Amino acid sequence: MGKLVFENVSPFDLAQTLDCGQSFRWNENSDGTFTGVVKGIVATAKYENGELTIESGFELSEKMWESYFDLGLDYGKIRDDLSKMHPVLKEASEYAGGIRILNQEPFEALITFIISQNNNISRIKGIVQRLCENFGEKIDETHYAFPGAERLSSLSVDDLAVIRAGFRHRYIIDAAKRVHSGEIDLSKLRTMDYLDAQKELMKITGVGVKVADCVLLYGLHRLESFPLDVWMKRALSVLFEGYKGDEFGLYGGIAQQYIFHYSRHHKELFD
DNA sequence: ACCCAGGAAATTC
DNA sequence: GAATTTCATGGG
Repeated sequence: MGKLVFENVSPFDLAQTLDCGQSFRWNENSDGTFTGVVKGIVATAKYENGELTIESGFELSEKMWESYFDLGLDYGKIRDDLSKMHPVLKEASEYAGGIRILNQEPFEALITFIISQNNNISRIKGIVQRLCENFGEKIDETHYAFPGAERLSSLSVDDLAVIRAGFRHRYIIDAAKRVHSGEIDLSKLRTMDYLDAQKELMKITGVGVKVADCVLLYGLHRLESFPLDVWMKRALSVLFEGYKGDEFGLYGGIAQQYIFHYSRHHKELFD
């Protein structure tokens, strides 16, 4: 029913963007397209010859999808600027330069990055899928919406056993309760002073600096955020000796994602 | 069988 | 206060 075509989208790479560990809700089809669920809508994304096409059985909001894929930002310019900062960042920018920072829903980013802690990406995807299948609204035969804070806040630790996320169950419930009660207003984090926003998120049990940074980057589009996970710490110590991660400026989050993707695909650098 | 994962809380020193 | 241990689960 709905179809959107965005022309002259460049630089851009679907696989890099949707399979780089920022979202866990997209799956690649055999023809290279990706199908995922965003805001309760199932959609398939295709990219060829600079054209990004989104198709769905639902009506599609152009504004929403343009924002979701961050099409309004000049990534070519940002990539050039970042490339001047460090030779390895230049190399990573060229290798992973098709990545865009998605505009995901804040609550979804919060819950999925709580799940991500001390976990690996393929298992995170499985847990997130079980979370949606068990507690999200059914959209079609195989797809479910991401459950909202109200639904998750009503669950017990035992209810969540089916998703097999272990010790993170109580963290998920704590986060949902604080958001649902209004104690934490995620929308305010978009404009709040960065460290205050980080501190606000860290009121949640199970949210430390790294998860807070991911929520701010992927859920609230705070592009200055520079999440430091085990991969990034390793990358900084081996490839960026002396760097702490706070020297990449307003678009540090994009630099971080280039380095993360580059490092995960060059494991031999860290033997 | 073993090691580790897009960490953070709990405990111990 | 800083360093270490524990937490639940399963992918590779």
